[in-house]
Amino acid sequence: MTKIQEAMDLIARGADEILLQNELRKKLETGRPLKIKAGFDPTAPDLHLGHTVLINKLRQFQQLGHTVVFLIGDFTGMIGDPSGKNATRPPLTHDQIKQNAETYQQQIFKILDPDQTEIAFNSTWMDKANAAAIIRLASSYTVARMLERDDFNKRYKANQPIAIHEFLYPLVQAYDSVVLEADVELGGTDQRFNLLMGRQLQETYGKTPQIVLTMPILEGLDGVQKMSKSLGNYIGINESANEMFGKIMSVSDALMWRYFELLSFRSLEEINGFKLQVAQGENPRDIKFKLATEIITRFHDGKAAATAQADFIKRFRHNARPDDMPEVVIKVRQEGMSCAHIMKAAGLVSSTSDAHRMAKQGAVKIDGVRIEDSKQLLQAGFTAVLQVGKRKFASVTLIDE
RNA sequence: GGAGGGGUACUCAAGCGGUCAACGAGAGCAGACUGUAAAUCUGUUGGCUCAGCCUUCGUAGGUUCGAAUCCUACCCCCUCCA
Repeated sequence: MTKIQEAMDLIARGADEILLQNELRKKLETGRPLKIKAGFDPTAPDLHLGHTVLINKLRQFQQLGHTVVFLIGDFTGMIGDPSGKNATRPPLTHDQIKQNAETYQQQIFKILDPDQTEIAFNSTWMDKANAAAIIRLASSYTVARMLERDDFNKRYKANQPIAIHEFLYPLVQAYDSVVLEADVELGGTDQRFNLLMGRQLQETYGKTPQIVLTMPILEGLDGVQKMSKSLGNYIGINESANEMFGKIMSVSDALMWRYFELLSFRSLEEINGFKLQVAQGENPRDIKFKLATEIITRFHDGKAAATAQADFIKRFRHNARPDDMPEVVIKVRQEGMSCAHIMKAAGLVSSTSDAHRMAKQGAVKIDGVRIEDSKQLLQAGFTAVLQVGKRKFASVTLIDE
């Protein structure tokens, strides 16, 4: 097997689609470092595992000696994500974007090699584009073709509004590829249309079209919708080892295999071996431990992973409390404070009404003892562990005002 | 510019003068059962000084003892015609 073939195989692993394979081969055969482009929104600097599917792939390109261009779409960010919602979103200030970009870097360099990474902002060239340039850009594509894009199509058919400026989003993204002279652009499968537009536009502007590589979209903890911050079904890469462990363990068995496929660096043979073990009666929970350990080791370290696992077992198999929980000190008046208010003050519930509901449902425990009456008053000097549901704990101490 | 349809809680979607904090479904949360899995059953899902009270049905006014429901104006969305 040639070196080129090995590279092709590595690149193809886990990828949804590569367009066009033989063009990619030709580019690889030139032997020069290729420019690998991937765009990110400047508004959500908290990266989660869903993003890492793509970033892992970028890392592989780096291992093959290529350069990654990490494009922050600060200009396109003004257009907003044309996914139906958030059509109008307040534009970010330059300072915010800069700050977000820095947060990005902190996070991506847990995976990427900084020496082989360039950070770019598309405002660099788009801010200079005048109206004439925008018109030229807009003239390079037709409404009919734009409406081929799945989400536009659906919205159009469902009588949902589509603002004109949303059409600019794919155009600008494609134009970025023209300016950067990208050799390859990576994106989720939902980016297929935009990525392909990059190819087309590069040709229009007399450049060599980029290779398009799409990665599958990682489902969130619910196993249905894609992992995203706004849906709250994500595992952030900056989360603590304990939180990560808990979240991975709460994933369904079916979804666990998907996570293995897209997030694990293990060989496919090894993963198939796990499946066989489960088929033979192994508890899937124990296989899930391996997944959790691998991922936490990547973003923290092996020790943290081991501690998290031990903590997890202690907490859920033996019903013990977690070792680390928020410590809350609350000032109370002489007559005391009701349980409901203390729960709210400790951040365990969103409102006192919620606190009353939780208590009614038997979700509230003080030092492990279930309480029903959320109105009972507690005085200064009281100190105990409050628990709401299975996951929320706080160590609460009341002091005099 | 003209004609018609529509804006209800996280989402979808009933309600069309009082019994509406608002049917139902999805989703979420909690309890039981478990492997913090799935499935299932039960409860719950605006706020508060919580057997009571307060604020919500595009926005602002009005009619009425009483409005999500009727009237007026305005804003927004969709369709057809131009």
